[in-house]
Amino acid sequence: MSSERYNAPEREQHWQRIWDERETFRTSNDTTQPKCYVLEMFPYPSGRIHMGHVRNYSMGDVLARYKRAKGFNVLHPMGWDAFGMPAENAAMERNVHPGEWTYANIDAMRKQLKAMGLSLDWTREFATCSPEYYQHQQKLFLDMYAKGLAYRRRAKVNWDPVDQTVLANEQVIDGRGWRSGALVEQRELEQWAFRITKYADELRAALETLEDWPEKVRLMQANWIGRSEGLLVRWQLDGATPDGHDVLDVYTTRPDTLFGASFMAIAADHPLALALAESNPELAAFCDACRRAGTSLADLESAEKLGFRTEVVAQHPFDADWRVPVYVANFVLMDYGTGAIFGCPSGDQRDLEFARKYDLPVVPVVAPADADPASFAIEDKAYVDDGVMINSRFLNGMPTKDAFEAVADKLSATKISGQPVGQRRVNFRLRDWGVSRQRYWGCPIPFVHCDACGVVPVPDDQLPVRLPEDVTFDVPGNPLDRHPTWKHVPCPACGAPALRETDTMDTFVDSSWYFARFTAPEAETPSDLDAASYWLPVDQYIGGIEHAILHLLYSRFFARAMIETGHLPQGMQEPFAALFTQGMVTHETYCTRDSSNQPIWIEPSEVRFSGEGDARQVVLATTGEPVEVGDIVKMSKSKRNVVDPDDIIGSFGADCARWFMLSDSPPERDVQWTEAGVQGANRFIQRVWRLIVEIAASTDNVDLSHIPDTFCPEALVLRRSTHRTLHRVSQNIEALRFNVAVAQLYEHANAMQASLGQSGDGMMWAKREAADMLVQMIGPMTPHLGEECWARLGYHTLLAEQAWPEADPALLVDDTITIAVQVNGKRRDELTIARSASEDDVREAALQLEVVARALDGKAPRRVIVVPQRIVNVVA
RNA sequence: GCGGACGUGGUGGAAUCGGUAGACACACAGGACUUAAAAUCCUGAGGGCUUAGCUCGUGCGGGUUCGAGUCCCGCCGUCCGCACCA
Repeated sequence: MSSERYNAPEREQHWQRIWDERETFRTSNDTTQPKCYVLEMFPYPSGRIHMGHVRNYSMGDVLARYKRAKGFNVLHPMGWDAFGMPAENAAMERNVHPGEWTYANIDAMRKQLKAMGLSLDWTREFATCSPEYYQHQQKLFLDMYAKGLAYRRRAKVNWDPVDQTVLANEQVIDGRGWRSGALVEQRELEQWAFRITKYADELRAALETLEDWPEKVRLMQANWIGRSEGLLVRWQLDGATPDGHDVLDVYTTRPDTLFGASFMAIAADHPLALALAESNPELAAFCDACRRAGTSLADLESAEKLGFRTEVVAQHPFDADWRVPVYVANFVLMDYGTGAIFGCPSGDQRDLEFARKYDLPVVPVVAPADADPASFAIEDKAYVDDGVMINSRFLNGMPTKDAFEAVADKLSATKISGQPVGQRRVNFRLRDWGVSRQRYWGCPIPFVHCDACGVVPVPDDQLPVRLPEDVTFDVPGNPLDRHPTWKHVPCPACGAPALRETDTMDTFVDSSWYFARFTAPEAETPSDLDAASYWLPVDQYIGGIEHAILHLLYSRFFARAMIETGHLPQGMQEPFAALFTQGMVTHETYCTRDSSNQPIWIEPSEVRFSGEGDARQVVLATTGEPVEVGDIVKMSKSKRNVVDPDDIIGSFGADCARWFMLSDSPPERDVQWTEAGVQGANRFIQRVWRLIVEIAASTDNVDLSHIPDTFCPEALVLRRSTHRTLHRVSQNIEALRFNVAVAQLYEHANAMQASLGQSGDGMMWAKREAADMLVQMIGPMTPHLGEECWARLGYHTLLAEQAWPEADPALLVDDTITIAVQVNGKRRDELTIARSASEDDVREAALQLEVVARALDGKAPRRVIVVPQRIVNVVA
């Protein structure tokens, strides 16, 4: 074989230049062609790409290149999710402008991505922090406001008193601001919000149509939306009720358990609680305590159920003489349902704990179907499942579901002061999306506050509302708010001096519609309906599971909001037809210990390895000091177990990194980055190159367009391998099972290797065919190597522009097949027989086998099962 | 607590309309080439046994079936999501 080595880093630059010059991957909005929109989640411009990006974009690129070869007009764009806090943090720490920092990062990362050889249409690139993008987002916001989809509300927020900003829930760790470490306060502020709850039921119902989404993600979203069906029950209050509080509305999903009620409980923020607290300092103190506790997760886990018994009592809806006490309780949430519940201790674990603590009655009202109603009792575990009603007057003996209906019907017909006592109600866990952030580096919310006119939208012709350049980060708080001039503007309505809105939008807004912008990045409106109709929905979206809820739910909301505001076509339903969530890239961790046995993490590049298996030794490269090998975890700065893609691409090439990322591990699972794996990938790349060089040289005069009349058996074997591999690789790429496709390519390369020394009728032709098709098959995965091999095979065209070859169906099946022969279900031998053999032939042939005859010992088999082309089972 | 996923050699993993378990790769062992090494190529290999064969074997225990990694029931373990949602 040839000893010529393939110099990947050098050749890769060559081919990237050619693709660039010829604009190979530029996509036109030619709506006459079948389309395929392949999208990977666009990156935050942190400054460097990481292995997670390499994996994500390698997968998307295989699909994009494959679909292009299959004749689709492929849209495969890239951009930057460029607003966000890291830029402001950099500004504070290093005294650079967030924009300057962001654009420098984008330049660096674009260079890195280009070195990966991705088939991206870079002419469609944009950054969400550019006014060219965010002006359209402001227009969307205004149109959503006009439709009532964006609105202002007073809402509780996490307020960091040191940084003087609102924090997202994820940014609050153990009740403290993640950056400042200050105890976070709950504040009520006027905030902008999107009315995502308007679509709650639709967002949930449409999940069922997303057949090409992972079940897991659909389930997580369904749980997040949290639909429940129940009854709104109105209770007449008695006792010392404050003015205007003579009824209490309660939401319940278990109206069937109404006869087990032994108390009512309301949230500390419930209007009734607030009213009662005004004249009761003790209650006021209790409510304060509830408010303070609520937040941190650890607290909730251990929190004891606490209540404060008020003077108020409630009348049971079915019995005016039956009174239950009303408590203020720490476990009742104000923002779900009505902020008030009735407690049925026998049917709800929390209610039971509460009842035991305050000595309230525990009356079982539902018993398991097989239990004895007379002796059924509740000890320390509530019975929450379905069953049969007991101790429930007219409901007794009914299944719980029927009891639900009976109660709902009866209470709907009953009225208190003209209002029905019971109303069927569907409730959702989903809340509206608060989008106000007291940040500089985000999209300005295009509104003006005027003393006379109130909240006034910025007119379209005054868009974009640009971020000011001259801002300071030397003190905490919102730089927009303290900017000397920016916020002072005349009111667009009356012209009087007014103030700009200084909040900016949550950065999740930016990424909620970028997929639509890619279809017409130059459009003067947020979208171009023709382009959107043609390209959307995204045919395959690929990204991390960490976005299962927020980003993917927000995008689904935005698609609907954009349809409603006329920015997306009416018939559209969902933004992403198919979703794939890829696993993480992990690596071993290395550390030494400090004097108090705390780990000091060490980068992979700083350690040296020797030995293998149990004898494996890991030492510090500089000193030879032994190093502890820790867990295999996601690559992260904190554990320092990061391998820089640039290093790999620089020394082995992008194709090597791409091939490794696609090999071995199923794409949805985590992949462990290992030095050995990189070496293996590199070996394969060199091996393909040697194979192609050798075959190209020895089959120089073969003309593939003239099929020989005869093939020797070996040539037929090779051809079958070629076409079978082509068939399987095509299927596996379409199913995103890249690791299996890779394994099949290895197998085929082995077959080609075995054929190298062979000659015979049609052998040269078969080798040449195998070489051509191998190159075409590896093309989507290792595109530079593909081009290099394609050129070596004598072609002057670009592999990237070749049509995907078709497998010959006649070569996918063998004339003879080997099937297993079992005796009593255990494999004993195998049988090679003509594919066309009849069931009887197969049965006879099997019974002739020595092992079968021996097992039967002269007797007739009890049964013979023949599964054509698969297996024979002889039951002795 | 609720919901979900997963569990296969030394390792990553193949095989799921129930039909030859361990494809392919990594690591390993032996051989060829070489002065030598690297690289490359070839060969071998789930465990056990009395080794032309037999037997056990896909987390554990049952079941359905001619036949179970695959389906059903009950456990164990690992991971993920939600977290007082009435």
